[in-house]
Amino acid sequence: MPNKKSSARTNARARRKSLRLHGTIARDLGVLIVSGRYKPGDILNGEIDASDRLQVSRTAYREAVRILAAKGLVESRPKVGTRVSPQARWHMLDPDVLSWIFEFEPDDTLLANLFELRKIVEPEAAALAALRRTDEELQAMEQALKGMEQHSLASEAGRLADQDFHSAMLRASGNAFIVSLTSGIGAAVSWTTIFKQRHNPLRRDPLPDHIKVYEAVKAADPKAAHAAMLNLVDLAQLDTANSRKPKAKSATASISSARS
Amino acid sequence: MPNKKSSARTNARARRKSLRLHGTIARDLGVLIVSGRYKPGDILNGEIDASDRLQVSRTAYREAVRILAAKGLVESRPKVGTRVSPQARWHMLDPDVLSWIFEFEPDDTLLANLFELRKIVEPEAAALAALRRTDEELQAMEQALKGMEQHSLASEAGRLADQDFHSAMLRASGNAFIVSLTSGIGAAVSWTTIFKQRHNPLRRDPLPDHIKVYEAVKAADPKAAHAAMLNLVDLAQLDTANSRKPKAKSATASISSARS
DNA sequence: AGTGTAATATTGTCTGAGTAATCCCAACGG
DNA sequence: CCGTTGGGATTACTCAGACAATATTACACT
Repeated sequence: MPNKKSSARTNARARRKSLRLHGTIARDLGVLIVSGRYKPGDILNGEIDASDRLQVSRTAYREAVRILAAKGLVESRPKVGTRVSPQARWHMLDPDVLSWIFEFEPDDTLLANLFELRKIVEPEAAALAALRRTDEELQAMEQALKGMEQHSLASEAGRLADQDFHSAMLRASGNAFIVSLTSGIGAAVSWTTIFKQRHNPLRRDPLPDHIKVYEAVKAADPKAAHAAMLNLVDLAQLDTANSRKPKAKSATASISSARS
Repeated sequence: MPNKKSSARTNARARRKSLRLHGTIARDLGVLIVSGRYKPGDILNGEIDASDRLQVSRTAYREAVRILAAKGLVESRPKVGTRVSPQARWHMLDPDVLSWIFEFEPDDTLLANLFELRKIVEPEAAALAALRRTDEELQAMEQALKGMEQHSLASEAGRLADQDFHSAMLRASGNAFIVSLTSGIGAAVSWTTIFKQRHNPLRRDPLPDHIKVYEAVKAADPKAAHAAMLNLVDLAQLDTANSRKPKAKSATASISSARS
């Protein structure tokens, strides 16, 4: 009977905030893919099969697949099915994909790659922000700093404020493409902070680093902003690496890529 | 009768390679959004209304909207409708979004922003590639260079080879996140090349610049690779700017952002 | 005036049927 | 012997119509 099914499904769905059914399916499948449970080249079950197994309609399943396809994770064609795309086609910087990656267990190599990209982009963005920031954006950064001052990074509010700071800074760069990296970088900032707190609560106060960036941007000093931001990301990476040290393995792996 | 409708639709769809119906709808709507015909905050017509107007089923229209939502262009909620998201949430580096941007008329400012990001990322990627490239990746770059030698950039094959070169270089960086920028950068490379050719056919041979990058990567010289790639992108930007010069306006606009 | 509650509009989900695209292979012709 | 072309089967794709969930809005009640 649909009654029991319906209520059970509703409950299971409620754990995530306001994702619809197709959203949760997309997330579940997405996690299975980025975590390696489904490998590139694998073919997912047919629509009728899969939707039966998940106890949902084909409509919902198809919309989920459409989402995954839009993010480059899968590709579906008649007669052949829906196949997982090679990792090179994945939109790794898509906020959802990134959150799915962090949902399971972030690979050490992948984490290093992410910090590598942040160290490339964010300092340059800070330098641009120093040249182009408006008063409004400057205020937003200041506001975010106040939030970080009030709430610890262990709290949700604190992480939100941290994200806001980076978000405002990227926005101040005045480059639409850099701005579009905001949500991705924000997710990364948030998750890595959680990792840090998990094993190594609050060892170093990150506020001074952030203030230095803000001061440099306010002073319209691109070089100082670049240096301060690079330093900030560097320290964040160090903290993250330290909190994950227990499983220290061979150092050679840290440079090779994540490909199979 | 469905007969006439069906054939007409099939023909109209055939101009794009293998996009399904929902894909073409997503593209059409996407172009309308990124081109500014629909502005952030606007609410799209209801599903029944829109699907009626487009002569397609609600299913197809809904899947199209799901695609757009997955790319951050829209957000839909019951009782309120599907509303265009603020530009800051758009996934500007998504290959599809980027191609939709170029499909209409690329904004001068946006073009400048894109080259700005390329000048930040690609040189660093080249430096990383110089440190990490494998023989296989080196061969791929060489292969691409051969392709560029044989076919002019005015031809499809030439542009493909150009894309392959950048693609192989980014892949050689060994950073999964940088790799994921490949398709976006590839689209940008291709479109800007077309713009160049349109007004200013084949003024400068880009091959030597590419060879310099290749040589530096092959020699495992990160600094040289960085410099060579920066030079390459810089010259590409100059060429593009020159071919669009006729409408030269005030220089101050080149720094301000694209926001409304 | 504030608060809870019901009406309502819109997206969300389901079902079941039929269509169209693609791969595989076999038959054919070079 | 190899390449090409046609049929057949499988799968995603599209359609139509109904019902459910949800969030906004308005209204009644305290």
